[in-house]
Amino acid sequence: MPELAEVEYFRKRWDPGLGQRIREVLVHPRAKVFRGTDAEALVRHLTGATLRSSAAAAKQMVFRASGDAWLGIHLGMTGELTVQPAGHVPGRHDHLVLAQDGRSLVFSDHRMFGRIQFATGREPPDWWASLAPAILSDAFTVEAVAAFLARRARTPIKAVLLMQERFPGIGNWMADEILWRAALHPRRPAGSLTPVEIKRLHRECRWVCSHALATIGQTFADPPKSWLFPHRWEDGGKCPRTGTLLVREEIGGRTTCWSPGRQTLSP
DNA sequence: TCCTATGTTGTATG
DNA sequence: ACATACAACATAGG
Repeated sequence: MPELAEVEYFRKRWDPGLGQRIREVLVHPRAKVFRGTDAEALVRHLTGATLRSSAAAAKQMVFRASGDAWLGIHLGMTGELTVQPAGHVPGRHDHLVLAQDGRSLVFSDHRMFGRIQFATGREPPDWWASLAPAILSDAFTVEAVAAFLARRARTPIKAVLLMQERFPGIGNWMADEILWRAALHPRRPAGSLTPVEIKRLHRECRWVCSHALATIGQTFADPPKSWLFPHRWEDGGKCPRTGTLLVREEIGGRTTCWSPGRQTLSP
């Protein structure tokens, strides 16, 4: 499920646990979501610690706890965070449970493309510190986008939008939404976009991020019917702007939806 | 049975 | 070294 806005929504779900002590930590230490992470150290440091704060950037979340602990969570394709009643018994897909007095904070992920990271220290760990500048930050400039597209000149623009090192937090549906709004065919080689088109792309990146955060990021509510979003998966779905039948094809290994009435291969 | 899935990463090739 | 394409990861649900 999770792209920028969904990640922000899931982050907030654990808010009831902030400022509260972690009494017990339950893990499936052999689960793939712990790949590259010392699950034992995580349990040792977080048991008895107080959960202090949380933040989300791109598709990454960080939860900070007393003892300079940094708990990182990436939801992958199917990860989610929930709050369960105290004493929750972990199910097969509940790979991390932070048991507190009044509740259990649960991370579950059946497909296990997600990831749990852990570090201690004053300085933020690399997986948090080295994320690309947010699309809604000042560092996300038209010039930076143009330079990036120039280097990926032969790659379809759809695939380029999924590259986290320049478009942090963008995933499959957001990329399609952005291209639809910018009226750009997803198969256009990144290097073929005109300066005007790059400007449009840049603007729609920001627009989709901010509006997705305002809707999905707050309440998980579906965006309105005026977006591509609610139509993209339905068979016989129609473009909300042109009324033409939407098309779905695989581009860059991902199913891509666009409106042929609006998005054409020539500039 | 077969297909798809809102993600990343390792590997092969140019 | 860099850009590009694609299989692999693991599981559920239609």
